[in-house]
Amino acid sequence: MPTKKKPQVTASPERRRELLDTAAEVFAAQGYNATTVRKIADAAGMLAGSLYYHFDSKESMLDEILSTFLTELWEGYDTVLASSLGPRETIEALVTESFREIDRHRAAVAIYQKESRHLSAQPRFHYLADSQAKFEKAWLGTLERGVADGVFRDDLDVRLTYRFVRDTVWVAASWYRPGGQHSPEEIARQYLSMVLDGIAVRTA
Amino acid sequence: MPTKKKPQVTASPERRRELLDTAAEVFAAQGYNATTVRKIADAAGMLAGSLYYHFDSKESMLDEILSTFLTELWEGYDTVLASSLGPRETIEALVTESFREIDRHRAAVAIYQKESRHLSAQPRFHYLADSQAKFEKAWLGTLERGVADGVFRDDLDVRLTYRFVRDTVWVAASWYRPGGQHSPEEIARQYLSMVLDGIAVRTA
DNA sequence: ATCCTTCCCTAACAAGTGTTTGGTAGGTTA
DNA sequence: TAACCTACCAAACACTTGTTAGGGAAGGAT
Repeated sequence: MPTKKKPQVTASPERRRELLDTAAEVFAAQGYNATTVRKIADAAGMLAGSLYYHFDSKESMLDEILSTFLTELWEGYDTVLASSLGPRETIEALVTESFREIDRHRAAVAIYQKESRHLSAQPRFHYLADSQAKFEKAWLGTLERGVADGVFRDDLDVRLTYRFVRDTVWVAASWYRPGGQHSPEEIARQYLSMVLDGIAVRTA
Repeated sequence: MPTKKKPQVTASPERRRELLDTAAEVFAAQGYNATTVRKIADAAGMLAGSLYYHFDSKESMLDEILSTFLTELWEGYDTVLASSLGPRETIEALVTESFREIDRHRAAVAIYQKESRHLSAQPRFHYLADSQAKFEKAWLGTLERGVADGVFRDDLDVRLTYRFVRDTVWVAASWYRPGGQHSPEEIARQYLSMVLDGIAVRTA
């Protein structure tokens, strides 16, 4: 039974994590293609070739960064979706969970946002497309349920609403910096308030 | 008086436009760094070296794509801002104008979204940072005016609201396809309805 | 003292990169 | 016909890219 591709002989998982974290930072800041393995090695304080003791390719670093992020994301999402909440409460929980994930995986989210589209065409990264489909099913389904229940407006294109909610949440990763003046929960609260009730003053 | 850098001897502006349009499509689809000049030449039906008859570098193609887009964008924005509308009407006009620009410059907007952040550090693309500052001033100022006038809610972080409105509009470029079922004006109308009034049903 | 494991370095590789140079087919002008 | 201009091709250039092979230093285990 041959081991897949080119596995590392021995390498500590802690060091891997460290290197993946710095790699993710560089990827997020410069873009994946614009990032050379020498830049990553620089940021990690070593030489380019040394990275290949821990990983067998630049692409597999990206792969591991994205897949571990998505795994953790879906852990949180599935918990929410299994709680059988009402439509509005589900949306609230999903948004809050999303901002927590942005807080924890800021770099990975930024990479995902920039590169996801053209990566998902590649067979190796097909799980990105799978995830997106599952994502759409969860959010769109909740919105439709909400319209049917009369808690969400029925005069809007649901698909447009879906993209609206989805994008408003995830683009926050492009400017969010952990340790800022707003906690993830506070940002989620304000975002939800805007998305649900709008920014205009109600004239009743 | 020496001409700057390496100007083309002679080249028709129409052909330049054509080539820039195809280059913008490839940049938008694959990302700037992942796009080789050979791919652009392929899409244009010629060889890589031939591009250098029209342009003096790959970077100057990107430059011309982004700067012409921003020029046209600010033409529209400045017209709106000079009309001395009320805060709410200004936001509505800006959003509508934005979707029209996305309709016209879909590829350029997509490129701008992906690459703007790390490009603006480069001196050549410093006008991107200038534009962003001007952008923020216009939108944030309008929002603050609206809060002062009592047409926008005062219980929200204005800067957060700004990012919210800005992002919801421009990320649309990532999925928008001209000739779809919704016109730019229709999309603007629904987006404004969501941003201003929220997606929840009002329980009076 | 010897061996082994972990982790990194040195030095090079082949492929791909943006770019340049010189040439040339076809149309326009003199 | 001759000169010229436009728009491209053919072929190479110097450099950067991801990746590999072999070696070696430090430290723990035997």
